[in-house]
Amino acid sequence: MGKQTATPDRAMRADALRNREKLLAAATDLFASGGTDVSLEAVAEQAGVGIGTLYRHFPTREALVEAAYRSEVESLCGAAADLLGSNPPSVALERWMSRFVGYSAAKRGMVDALQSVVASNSDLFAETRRQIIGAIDLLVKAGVADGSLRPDADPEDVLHALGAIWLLKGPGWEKRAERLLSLLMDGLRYGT
Amino acid sequence: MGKQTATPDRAMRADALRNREKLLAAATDLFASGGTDVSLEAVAEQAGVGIGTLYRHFPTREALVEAAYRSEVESLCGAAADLLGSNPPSVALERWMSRFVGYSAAKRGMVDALQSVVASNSDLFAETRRQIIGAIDLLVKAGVADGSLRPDADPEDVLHALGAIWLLKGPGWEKRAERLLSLLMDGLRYGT
DNA sequence: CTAGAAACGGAGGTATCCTCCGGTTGAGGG
DNA sequence: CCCTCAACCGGAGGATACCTCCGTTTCTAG
Repeated sequence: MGKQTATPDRAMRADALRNREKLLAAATDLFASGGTDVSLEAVAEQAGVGIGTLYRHFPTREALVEAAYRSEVESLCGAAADLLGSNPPSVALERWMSRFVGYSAAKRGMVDALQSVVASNSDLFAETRRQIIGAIDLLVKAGVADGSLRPDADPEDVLHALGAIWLLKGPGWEKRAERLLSLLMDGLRYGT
Repeated sequence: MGKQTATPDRAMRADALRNREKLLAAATDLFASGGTDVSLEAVAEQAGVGIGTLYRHFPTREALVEAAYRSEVESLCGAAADLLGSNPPSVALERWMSRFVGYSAAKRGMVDALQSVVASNSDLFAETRRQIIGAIDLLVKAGVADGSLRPDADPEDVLHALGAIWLLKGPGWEKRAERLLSLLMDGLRYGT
């Protein structure tokens, strides 16, 4: 695991890294819209690399799905700090949650892909969950510190609620998700 | 739905029915050992029919999986009456449960196959569940009538317990399942 | 027994998978 | 700046699976 994310022996060659990024971007893009049953050839093409390159970086379809998922989670969690840098904490939290919901809702195609991956790699779930909890914690703590959020706000609860909102389907889910999010924010704010 | 199980307009031709059975048998067999990712060509071959025949009977892979599942459930539920015919009720129930667990455990490969089917056809779940509850009810009622089972034994509870036992995995699950089953039976017998 | 409707079988066009290896490119040393 | 070679790239191609289509065979009603 973490075969080419950390320094294995020497650093990766620059072009290899570039291609890896391109592949990841193409994969998240295609998985998002077309579900998991996209041909790997299509991914390679959209990335602008040969199919051989794809297979070198990600020997199996599973490896690609997992890596794409990881990179999504990472970027989402990274956004928490950014948002905190340019917004008051409670606004940052609200925006982040909205992003969380919209983001993964748009990419619902990945959900079924993930089920099979998670089944064969249970670390993945725990690990990424921890990352997300970390991001929420960062936001919540900042809000509590500046007094805009109630002091007993719990990151686990927030994630739980987000998970529920994220499961929304059917027509008009976007409006409903928005309403539920603002409801959740109201609940989190200081002084009910 | 139920396209060729009930009389559509006229009865099915004899050879068509035979081939249907052969395909179903081959499918349950292969799905059981190899999971859902078996080539449909292999199913047709094991059934001793051409690939065209398979596709005529089951236009999609899903249709085949669903039909195979239905036929399994049916045979399992049919066994309840048979067992009752040749055993005292409480023994019949015990044997039936043991069959339920062993049976579907051997065919765990079908579980993942079913997940996708159930997702797109939620009737299937409710329907087969009703069938199974019916079979359990038959056995339990007989046991209550002859006094070997406690009068408040509830089919839903029994299914629930079976479900839990059925989830067992890992080494030695067979022994454990056996112990749990006899534990369950003790609980169901009259006069704790 | 016969006619025609129903079912059969499998060849074959298409899509995807994945490997393999000749060619290309980046990075450190001269 | 150039050279060298190890690392990396690309895509042709063999293998497998999907699914359709239609000539042939088999059933069954009359």
